[in-house]
Amino acid sequence: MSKKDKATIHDIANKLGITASTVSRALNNHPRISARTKELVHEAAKEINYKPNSFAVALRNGRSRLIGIVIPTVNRNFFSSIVRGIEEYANERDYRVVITQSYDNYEKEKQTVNALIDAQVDGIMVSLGKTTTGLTHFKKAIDMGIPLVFFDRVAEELPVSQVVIDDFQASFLMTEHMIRQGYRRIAHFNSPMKINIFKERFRGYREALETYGLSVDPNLLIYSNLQLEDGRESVHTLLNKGISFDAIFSASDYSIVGAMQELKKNGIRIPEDVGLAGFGNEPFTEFTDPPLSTVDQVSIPMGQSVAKMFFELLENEGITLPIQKVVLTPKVIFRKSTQKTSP
Amino acid sequence: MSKKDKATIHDIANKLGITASTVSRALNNHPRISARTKELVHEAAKEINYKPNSFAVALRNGRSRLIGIVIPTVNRNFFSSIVRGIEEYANERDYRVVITQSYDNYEKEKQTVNALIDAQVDGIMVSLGKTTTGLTHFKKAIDMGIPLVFFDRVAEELPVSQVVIDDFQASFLMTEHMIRQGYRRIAHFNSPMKINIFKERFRGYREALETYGLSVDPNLLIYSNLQLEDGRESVHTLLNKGISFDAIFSASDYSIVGAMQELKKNGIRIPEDVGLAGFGNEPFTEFTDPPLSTVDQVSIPMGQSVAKMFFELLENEGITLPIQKVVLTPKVIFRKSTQKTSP
DNA sequence: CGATTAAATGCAATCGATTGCGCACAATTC
DNA sequence: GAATTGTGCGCAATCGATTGCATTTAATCG
Repeated sequence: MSKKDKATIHDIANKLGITASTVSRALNNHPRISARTKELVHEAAKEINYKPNSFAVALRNGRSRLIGIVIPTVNRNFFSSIVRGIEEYANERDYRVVITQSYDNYEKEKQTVNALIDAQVDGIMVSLGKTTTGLTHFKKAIDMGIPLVFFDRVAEELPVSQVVIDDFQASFLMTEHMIRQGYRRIAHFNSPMKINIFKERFRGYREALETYGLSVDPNLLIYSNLQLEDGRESVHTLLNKGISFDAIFSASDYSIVGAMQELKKNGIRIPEDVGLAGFGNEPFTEFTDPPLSTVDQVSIPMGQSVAKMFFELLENEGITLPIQKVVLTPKVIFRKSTQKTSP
Repeated sequence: MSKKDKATIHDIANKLGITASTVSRALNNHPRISARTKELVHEAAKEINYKPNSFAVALRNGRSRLIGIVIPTVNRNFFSSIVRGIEEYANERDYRVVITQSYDNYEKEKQTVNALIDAQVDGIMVSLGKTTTGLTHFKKAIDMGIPLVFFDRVAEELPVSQVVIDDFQASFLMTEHMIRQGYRRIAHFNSPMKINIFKERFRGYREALETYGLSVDPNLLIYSNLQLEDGRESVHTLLNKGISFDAIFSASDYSIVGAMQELKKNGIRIPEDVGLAGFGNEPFTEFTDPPLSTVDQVSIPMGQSVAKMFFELLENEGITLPIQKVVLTPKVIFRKSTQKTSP
């Protein structure tokens, strides 16, 4: 059984003394083919281990049964969970999934979207990169009629359905929790990027403060790329400038871990001297000492929701469905890093 | 520009008043086509934004320019780094990469390999799942002449080239380091699975002990699935049974973090009372308190090496190349968790 | 200058599956 | 029993690109 002698419908046809047309129709359960013939064809197909040539099918039908996913990186619990959910949903429907990573790089994202279009995927599901500014690569897909869905990091400007979590609410609740724990000067780490998630997280922080009669102190707002190293530096800056603070709420788990390291290095106790909270519920937030309060982005439900929305689009191609926006409720997780008052 | 009106070589042909054959040959730089015609064709192609239909090409040529990767999960720094390396290498050569995950599940691995074969990938690169026992799915690929390469978690029995790290050496050096730090009763967490990496890691541990006149105490060997929870339980078991130990070397970073949590809960100090070392250099090993000693599996060089080996196979299809085995040297990283003697 | 050879391109089949149209033959109707 | 309707299947074109085998035209030779 070498690569060459893959079984085709012609082999089945020869074996049974009928035509390839009939075999094709039998396999596709065409009503005009007799039950007897269908039976014979299916038997023969099993026997010689027939598998349709996906390229021939794709070429003929103009549909590839391939869907593309574009995410910043797979190496993030949140994204890999979502991908898993989508894959399961897709595989059940006999679609294959191509995962591509933008690495939060605008150029790479453009390339990768174009590559997917060239590869003639039947649809694309996207979570935007942090540095994405233009959207022409997505407009192109829309113009070509390729079904498109955004999740988590979305472009509000485009007429595209999306699934997000309520970042505002999560952020509000976490900030409120810290205030109730007695923290008063809560610093906030965020990204300078104008993506929805970061804007919303900031908004939640601000509204919580205002609700409790506190105000946003610009000195306590630090913008960075939110990586581990950035967290360290941000704390360093705060300490250096002598800006007093008794808590930090970061829009990312990574930078809050960096912050934790830097604080410990300076002999500052957590949560007694400074409370810490992150965002994302990365697995390692449970491993730190003390464990970190954070926000779980409900990746599993999000994966299911995105997949469902996407396949609705796919199955109703041509028909213009109304733009949907699904907002999921995240889970705010309070751990020891924000327990100023002992329970 | 809808999905339908994608440019084809016929469009170019019409535009120039020549045949599709000529266009095809011009694009493929056939020697019998005049320089002038080639130029015209390339211009026209650019102008109408021609992109070859990959399905038509694949159907005609019998080669898909698709390669499959099978790994346990993308959500592991090690694997995602390797994938990234492979992708870069492949994309430069105009190949696309399909990532599939076995989730360490034998059944899923078989399915996924068969799906790749059915999808007519031009080759497959594999890191085995933990629970993989049979190898028929790979034999099938070999029989069909599909280029195959293993990395990290490999099947020694198959006549297939592979890239691994020297797990034995890394394990030996880490154990030796712990002994030199003064630890004497070093427990070892490992997997009951018979994959190369686990066998080698145990061998390194054992030989190091023996080299230093110590012997392996069966009470100190604990087998599990090596997840976080397993690490907790394993420590619990040791403490419960009253087995004395002053260090743990685990074949996985995850279980050693679990161990750390359980030890701390019992007021046991690290590294003073018990030294800890893991394996894998997951990013979070740097975040724990104290940071964990571990082994870096040099994922970047491994990705490059695998890709290189693989494309050699691919480019010499038909020709039987000798089976290669590349062994890379891992980096042993000593952090605070094993620093019994203060520096 | 007619004949030979080389250069440039066209024709038509092919890869494997799908599908509109048409042709037999059987079943049904009046 | 002739006419109508159905049933089951085959013919041939098609999707887009490639390629062996002509064929045409230009260049070279004796």
